[in-house]
Amino acid sequence: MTGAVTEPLLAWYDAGHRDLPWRRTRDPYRIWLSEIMLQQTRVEAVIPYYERFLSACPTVRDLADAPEETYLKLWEGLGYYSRVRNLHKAAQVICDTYGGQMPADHAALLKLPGIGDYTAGAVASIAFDIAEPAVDGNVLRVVARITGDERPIDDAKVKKDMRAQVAAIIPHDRPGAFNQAMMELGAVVCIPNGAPRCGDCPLMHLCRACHEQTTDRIPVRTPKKARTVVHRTVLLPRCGGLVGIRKRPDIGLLARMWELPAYEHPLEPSALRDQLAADGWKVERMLSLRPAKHIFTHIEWHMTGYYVELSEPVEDLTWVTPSALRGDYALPSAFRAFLKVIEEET
DNA sequence: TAGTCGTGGGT
DNA sequence: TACCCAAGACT
Repeated sequence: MTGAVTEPLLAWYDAGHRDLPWRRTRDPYRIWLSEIMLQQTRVEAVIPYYERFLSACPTVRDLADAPEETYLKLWEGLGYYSRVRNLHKAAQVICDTYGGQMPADHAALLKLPGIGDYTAGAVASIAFDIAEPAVDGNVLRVVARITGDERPIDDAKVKKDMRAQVAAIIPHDRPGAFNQAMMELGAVVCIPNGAPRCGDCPLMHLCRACHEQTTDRIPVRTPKKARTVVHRTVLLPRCGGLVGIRKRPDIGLLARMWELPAYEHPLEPSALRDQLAADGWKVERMLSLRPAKHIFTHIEWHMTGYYVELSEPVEDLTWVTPSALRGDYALPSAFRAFLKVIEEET
């Protein structure tokens, strides 16, 4: 990377960029929250969550004091739920250790749960004008293309090297604007999958991939492993107008989220009846629901659903009204297809 | 270091 | 349909 990128990049950014909610504040808490939400998540998906979260928890202390069910519900549907659990832990550390103020220090930020290399640099530079790089997927793509680097950008050594290249040229008078400009360029001009808009790029004149017409194969990524398919039998238990749900385990996939009860294997209706009877369920009637699929990063759930009407509730489930389920229980999107049945009732 | 951890929109 | 992958962190 050459320092020649800085001036045209900042001029381009200053001439116009997206008006995003977290760009209208200097509150370190708000900037931090936005960065956590934006991890592996699109801007359009984040905006409504960001606004709602801040309405409920306007300060670090509000977040530190919030109960788990509150912040999980605020994150419902956004995914990667460990982010909000770490956010909450970090808020408590900030209140206990830093008097409720985010530390204006890169190393201190890096120690907080959920804050890694990228987020520490982003918060330090954007909220506190500290000259640290914030190297996300956008920046890796921009650097790889400008320098014509064909090494895989998901390799830790390559990331470290590119971070060092950015660190060497980051302007100490405007580090936050520089980092955001790099990401903005990656998001709206130097885009992945298809055609980058090189004609609109302020760095075209010094971009090696553009010059050599290799933007279609840079950046390089290592191939990903195929997903594991899990066939699940998901139940929609009903009893006297209530729905039976349960809490997932403390660790692993969708940890501590609510879910519809399920078996981790496929079951035909007759086998399911036997299984439910063995589990002590008094089944009044049973209806097959349309199969549904949910794709996670490394797992696919292929789900067969059953509506199960019980004559008396089973004790190991939590029985709630449909409206309480909607309003008070954090249920992942994976179950949405089966919940539509309840919505259609009312 | 490679696997784990969600979701949705685009192609 | 299948695949890509987005302002990553943690183990």
